Amino acid sequence: MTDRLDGSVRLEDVAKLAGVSLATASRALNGSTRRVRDDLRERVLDAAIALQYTANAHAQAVARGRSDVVGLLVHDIGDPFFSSIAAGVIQAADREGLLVTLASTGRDPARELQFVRALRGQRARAVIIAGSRVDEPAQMAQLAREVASYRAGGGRVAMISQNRLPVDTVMLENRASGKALAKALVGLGHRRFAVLAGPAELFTARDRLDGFRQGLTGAGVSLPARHIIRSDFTRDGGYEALQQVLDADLDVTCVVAVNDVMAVGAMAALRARGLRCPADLAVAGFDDIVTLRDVTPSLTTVRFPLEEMGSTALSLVVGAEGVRPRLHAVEGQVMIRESTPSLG
Amino acid sequence: MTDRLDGSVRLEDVAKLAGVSLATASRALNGSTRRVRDDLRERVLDAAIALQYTANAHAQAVARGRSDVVGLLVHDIGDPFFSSIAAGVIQAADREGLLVTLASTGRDPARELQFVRALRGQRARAVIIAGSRVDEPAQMAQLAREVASYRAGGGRVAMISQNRLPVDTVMLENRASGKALAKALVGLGHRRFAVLAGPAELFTARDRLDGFRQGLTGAGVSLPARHIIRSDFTRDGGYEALQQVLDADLDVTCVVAVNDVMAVGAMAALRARGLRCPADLAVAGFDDIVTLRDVTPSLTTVRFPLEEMGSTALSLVVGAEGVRPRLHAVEGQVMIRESTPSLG
DNA sequence: TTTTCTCAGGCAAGCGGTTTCCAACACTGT
DNA sequence: ACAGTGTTGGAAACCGCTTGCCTGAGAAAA
Repeated sequence: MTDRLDGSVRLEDVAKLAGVSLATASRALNGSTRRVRDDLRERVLDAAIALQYTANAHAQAVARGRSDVVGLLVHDIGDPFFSSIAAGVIQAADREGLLVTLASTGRDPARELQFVRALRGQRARAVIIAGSRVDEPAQMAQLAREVASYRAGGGRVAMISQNRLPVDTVMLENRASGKALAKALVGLGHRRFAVLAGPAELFTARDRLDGFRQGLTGAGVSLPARHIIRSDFTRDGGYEALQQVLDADLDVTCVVAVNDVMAVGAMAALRARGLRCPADLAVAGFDDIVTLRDVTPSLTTVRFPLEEMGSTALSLVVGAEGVRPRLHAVEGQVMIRESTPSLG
Repeated sequence: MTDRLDGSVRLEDVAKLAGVSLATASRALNGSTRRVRDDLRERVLDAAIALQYTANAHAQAVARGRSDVVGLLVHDIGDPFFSSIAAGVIQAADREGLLVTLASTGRDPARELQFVRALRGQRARAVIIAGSRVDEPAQMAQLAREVASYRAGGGRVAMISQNRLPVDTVMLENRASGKALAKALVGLGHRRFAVLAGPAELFTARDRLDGFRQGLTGAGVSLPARHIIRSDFTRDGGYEALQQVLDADLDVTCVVAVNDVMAVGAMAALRARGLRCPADLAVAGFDDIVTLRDVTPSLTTVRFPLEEMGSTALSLVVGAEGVRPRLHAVEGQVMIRESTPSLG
């Protein structure tokens, strides 16, 4: 029972109840360096329990000069791609005794900036920025500046996606995986493709397309410019893009979308037109979203270990800082499934 | 350029550069009550910008006695059910200028406890606990205690799921929606059902089953005990449960799972046995998970406005506290789709 | 002109912890 | 018996910010 208005118990209350000084109470509850005589320690611990004491993390943070939270920035936490990554980050953070504060930026670079600033204010131990960068130098420069001053204050940062900033990054091998997918599909006998390529500015989308195209070229297959359809990086984007493919009456056997949700949108569009996948058109995607593993036909895709990428990012960002930014490349694994049958 | 080791800029630095006192600098940057002469204010603001100053949120929190973070506890952020809710919470929090720290408890009540404790330590403005409670009085009592002392410290709390604690809650009308689903399915001509009922202890699962059964009873249809299959509340749980239905050779026309991911698992199991949905067996679920809206056949389900529930929870928890806990019931909307055709 | 207000700046006392530094004490070794 | 050493408790400085209170200056009132 405390008499403060606020109602929360302070260390002083604990110390008083235990009949020791603040210093001793603090050391008994947290301080690792100094030892406290056993009987005193016990008295303090008992008092803490009796009062349901929990240290004020803010006070600790200001006194210690560091806090136990890390920030995670994602484009959209509702997107399974990001929620999987978040799951990995949170799990790893949990093991380290860190709390994760999550921001969903809605792909708005201004909000992104604003959040790393807020996290700087929180003196967050680290921030992890997940999600593809956009090819707009001005925005990247701003982010770079904000990140720089965050790091100047002692914060660590890691990115998940492209390696566009001089910080530790978990980099998706989008290009290589696009290439691998191309080879695999060509191996199945496909020769005429369309690509639902997403937004041109989004590096992830672009790299996947480039890699895919490169893979085709390597196999002696060409991809006409008009077979590259731009749209949103979303389910609806995939839906619309596939409609365009159909409307343009492109002569293709396989459509590859630059992510799974787009691929699923494309399959939906196909059905809406009374066509079937894969009988009428093969479809492939990227990411291997867990929730989408049971769509029918099962979707050929490139698997990325999303959760693992999240926990890797976190581990990059705790522990010793490297002299130079570390690069953790993760490659995709082509998963051939029913949506792209062999044309043999 | 500061000479502190830490490297982060303090208000004092700003004040010095602007040639004013700490008090004035503080007021110019935040203090709303008191006014600062325009020229001084401007000097301070300029100095802050020049130094890239960001207030130390922890110091502010301890000085002000409150912080700008709210905690969100979910069972599993990788689960689309929870990531949708999280999206809603985050969006609403953002509008209020609040940061969200997210914990994923893995359905472990001990971890849940530990997190609300941690959030108490963070002096989080509020905590939102999402996800079904489990019928274990001892655990509920512990949580109730922890929540109580959190609230004693001035924290607000809301729950999303059942109304088992005397706090503001966004309550899913699971029972009513189960009933509604039953009526709808009976209306389609179905009479012989099995239910993939999830874990018996989970209130959400239990309520949905109870409601469904009640709906059947009301329609004069019975549900034999052996038609109720227990399993995990997950995709794999649905998969296994459906195998049991098949193995037991239950004579049913429709299987309803207590959530969408289970339903999808069930559909997968069906396919694995060479059976088709809905031709051989109709399937229905609950939640209307966005990512699953494109499965084939499209899944009959009960829609809950998950994002909206998240933002509602947040709004309950900011703003004025009610005298008594407010209850915000949200009802599900039955969505009949291809997976449950009419037997007419 | 003097007196009374009002306004805004600055000093300093917090907020709730941690940690440095000092002193007290108990042992050791001679 | 005494200096030397190691341990442990407590007083107080400090972390970075907010805010109550005092003060001086100028405006308004007399």
